[in-house]
Amino acid sequence: MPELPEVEVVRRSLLPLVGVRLQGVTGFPIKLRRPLDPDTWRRQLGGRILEDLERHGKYLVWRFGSVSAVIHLGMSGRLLLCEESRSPQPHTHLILHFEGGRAVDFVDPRRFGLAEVVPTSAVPGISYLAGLGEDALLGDVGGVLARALPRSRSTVWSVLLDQRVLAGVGNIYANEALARAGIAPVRPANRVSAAARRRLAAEIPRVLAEAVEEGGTTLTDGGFVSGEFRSGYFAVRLQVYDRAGMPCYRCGAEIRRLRQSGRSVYFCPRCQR
DNA sequence: AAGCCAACCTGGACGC
DNA sequence: TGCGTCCAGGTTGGCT
Repeated sequence: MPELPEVEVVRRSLLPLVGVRLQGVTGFPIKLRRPLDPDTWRRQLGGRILEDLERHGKYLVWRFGSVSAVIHLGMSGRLLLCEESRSPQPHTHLILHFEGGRAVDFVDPRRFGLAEVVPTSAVPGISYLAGLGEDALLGDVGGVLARALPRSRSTVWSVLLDQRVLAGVGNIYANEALARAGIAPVRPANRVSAAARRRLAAEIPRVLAEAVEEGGTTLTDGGFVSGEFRSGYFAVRLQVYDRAGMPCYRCGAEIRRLRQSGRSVYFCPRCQR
């Protein structure tokens, strides 16, 4: 569910907690991408002040002095800023109790998410963070693509989804950036022209920034909400994603969907080459 | 060794 | 109403 814009929207909605003391942590041990142990969270983080909340690609890093927490939302994760008086929704695995009567509920029905505590000094070395490529919103996307595309024999779509190349792009925004750049998702990466590559490099941060402005993408299933429970409004701006069979806004041709390594890719067969 | 693909989960939408 | 099937915003590990 959450790609870079959604994670950034969540991060911004939680920023009011920076400078606030974490009083305690509750939850039940459960297996996510890795085992989650709320007791460790309470022991390591209880009583500490949240000093910073950073985003690395789709990961959120919460810095509490010498100890940090890393959270990834997977497909269905939510971080909800709540009053202590609420009743937690189903699949709430972890609750961070902050001073002032506010809490953050980590909810993740599908349990593809990640939530773990690590020494702050170890954060740069964590394999899944160290392996991330440049940030797709803030990094040198042009330089990254100039290096990565010519030497990859897989599709340009699959290169965009590779977090080791560019951190933060997921399926929705990969499809959308390719649509805006007029590039067919299944085109071999090493056969994308320099001109097309430059268009793509420009469209990636552009589409991500627009999505952040709109509060992220909430599909019709209502999956994504910010920390303040707000839906995002970028879905109405999607040109191809989830629009199979509908007309291309630019040329009227039918948007097509095909399966690529188990996932759906959407494109306009006329506008995208 | 890059690049596929199944597996990890639950829930919602759909068809019969 | 219910049951089966397919689908989903991500990542990993095991294979070729």
